[in-house]
Amino acid sequence: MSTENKDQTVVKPFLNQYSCPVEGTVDVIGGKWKSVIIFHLLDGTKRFNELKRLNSGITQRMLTLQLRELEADGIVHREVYPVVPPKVEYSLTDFGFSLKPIVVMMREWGTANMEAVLSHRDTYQEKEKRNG
Amino acid sequence: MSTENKDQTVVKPFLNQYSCPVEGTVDVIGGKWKSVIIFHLLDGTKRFNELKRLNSGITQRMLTLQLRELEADGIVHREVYPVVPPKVEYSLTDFGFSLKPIVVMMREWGTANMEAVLSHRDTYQEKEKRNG
DNA sequence: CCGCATCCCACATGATACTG
DNA sequence: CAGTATCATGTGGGATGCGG
Repeated sequence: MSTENKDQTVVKPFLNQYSCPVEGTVDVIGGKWKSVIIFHLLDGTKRFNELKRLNSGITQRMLTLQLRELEADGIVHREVYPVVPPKVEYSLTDFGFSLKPIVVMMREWGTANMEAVLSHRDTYQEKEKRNG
Repeated sequence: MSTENKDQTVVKPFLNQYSCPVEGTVDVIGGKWKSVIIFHLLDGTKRFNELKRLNSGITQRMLTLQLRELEADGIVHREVYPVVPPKVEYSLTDFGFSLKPIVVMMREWGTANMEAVLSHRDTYQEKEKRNG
């Protein structure tokens, strides 16, 4: 029972939940797949398996989970058609489209700069190896 | 040993590593803290403990790890002063500053829309509860 | 002051099989 | 086709203590 700062209260000034608005946005489009999913929905409605193909490597399970979270946040609309075989279409809501500038910019940055990133990474790892 | 599609090769057309440039950008600024760290470095050099205070809730361990990754990717510069007590300063590289538009936009989006997000979330959870 | 080492747990993510 | 269910694993993240 020291008098040290164990009792530091973590302050979450932004909506009593985040320390900064940036953190909130990360909570919505963060995760490994969400921004890619949003990007692919920018050019229109897609079916579940279409999205699966477009996100090369994602599993059904993860796609389902991420889409559900995006739906919960009001970003994505899920339309179920009661037919056989099943048909479910996903599209961006108007609210979801407000993320377009961010996602588009992320794509542009990736296109322009990822080669440099990978090169930096290699250099850094070489250095690590030399220094042990 | 079926003839099913176990051998589906996951295609990574973007730099043989990502299925899409957006995925690459996520790899750089994704994670719970990176974009917030970058945001706080936009207005200048900061010391380790300064960043710790600004990212309310982050632990030393995580801050260290995230800064190392940003350094490896060429986004952040780490300047160590061989003095006692130790002094380490972190700043954005020129390359890191190229992320400014994205991070700034994430902050603006968060500021403008997180209240709506939280409201959507509440509504969705209510609906979940009713439907079981 | 900065940050590494260690241990540990929770959760995000993943692989696989099964179903309306 | 569009999921669930189940089990496995990796990584994020926290607590604590040590070291330059």
